[in-house]
Amino acid sequence: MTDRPDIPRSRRERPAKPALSREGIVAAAVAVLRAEGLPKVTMRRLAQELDTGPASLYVYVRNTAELHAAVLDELLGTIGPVPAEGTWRERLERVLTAYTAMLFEHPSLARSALTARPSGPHYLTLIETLLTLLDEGGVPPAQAAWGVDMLLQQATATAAEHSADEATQEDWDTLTRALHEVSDQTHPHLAALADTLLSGAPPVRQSWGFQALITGIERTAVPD
Amino acid sequence: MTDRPDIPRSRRERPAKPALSREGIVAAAVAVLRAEGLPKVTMRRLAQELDTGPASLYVYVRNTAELHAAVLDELLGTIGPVPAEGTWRERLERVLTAYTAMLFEHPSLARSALTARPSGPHYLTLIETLLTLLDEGGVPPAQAAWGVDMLLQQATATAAEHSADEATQEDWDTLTRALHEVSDQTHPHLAALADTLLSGAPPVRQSWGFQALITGIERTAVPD
DNA sequence: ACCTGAACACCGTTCAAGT
DNA sequence: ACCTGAACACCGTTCAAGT
Repeated sequence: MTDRPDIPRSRRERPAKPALSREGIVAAAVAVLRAEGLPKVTMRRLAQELDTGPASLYVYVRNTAELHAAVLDELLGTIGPVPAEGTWRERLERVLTAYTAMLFEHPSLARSALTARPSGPHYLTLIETLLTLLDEGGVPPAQAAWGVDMLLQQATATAAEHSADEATQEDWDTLTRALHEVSDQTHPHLAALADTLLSGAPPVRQSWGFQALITGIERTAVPD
Repeated sequence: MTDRPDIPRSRRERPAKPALSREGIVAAAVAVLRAEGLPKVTMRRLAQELDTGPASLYVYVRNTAELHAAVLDELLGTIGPVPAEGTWRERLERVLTAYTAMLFEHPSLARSALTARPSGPHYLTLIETLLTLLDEGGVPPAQAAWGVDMLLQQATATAAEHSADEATQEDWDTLTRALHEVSDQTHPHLAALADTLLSGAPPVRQSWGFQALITGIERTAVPD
């Protein structure tokens, strides 16, 4: 058992600590996200993972929000292209559904995407795809541009809401109860529509929402 | 200077500590929100404000998210009725704009509203108002019910996004730069529409968004 | 039942000091 | 320039013990 005095012991014990880099940090963040969810993707936790102190990460990442945005862009890259069959409307809905499905798996990421808009390469490509499809459908460019924003916002907000944690379930129960207890004297429409307000499986409502939005975007001119 | 031994000194030093109650906690939370914003509305801070320990609050409030939802419902009560003039569309937009304006003053509240749906009395009344206006416009009830959800979601998401803190501004700058650097070879639509994507003052875009959404809701039938 | 002190198990971010 | 230890200033929530 020979010691090699030219390399300190600590350097040989583990697979060699890789140099820090933005990519490395984001990759570690994605790994932690996949394994334990976004709430665990913290500066401190990542520092631990990368065998350093939290302060070191601030050389590469401005803050936690920016880190989360980078993680989202990374995941956006996993969506992949959707089949080219069908009408532009069908393909548009398919892209949006793929986007939403990805966010449904990481609702907390959807939550953070609403605040810290991503601006990475995969996000830009997604926008390009949506613009292309709207153009194919003959939607005037200005309407398409503003519309893309709404479509992504709706998809993101829906995913953020449907985070299926316990707390959210309780919220929903509370709302259900409140809706059914409402007086038809003071809230006639609410009383009449209580069940409809809560009806529809998420995919069905989501699909209806996309169709309604697309129709509205198609038919509403942008002011000069 | 006579001591009154039947009342402990500590009880006389301050205006008399009021008994804890859900209403008292929510009222204190609203006060802190108004003075310092939602991030300061924490269990610990409220406990301090109410001269007790954080653990005591858990008798009346399930957790921080529920507290924030209660605060939102309270603020919803301050919106007040909107003038009855104009078409149903105009009045609908006015209600939604009032809702959004309130949330714009408390963007962090909008953020939390996307996750923890409120179910308080003021929220129910807001839904009733929206349903009434859609009914007046002849929108079929089922479409109105699902549509209300989308309208509120859009309003809330927009407010959440436009939180004007520093970080958000930086995000926006980053996105602007990214959009203008994009290659028109790989992203032709994006390159052509970069300016349009970013154009429009928030109130103008918001208004366009509501109109597009209302039109879509009007014209899209709910599946059986 | 209601209330509490204390503890557990964490956070983000900054800064002075080192290499 | 890059990296770091240590510190600052906080969090939410639970639990055993008290009234």
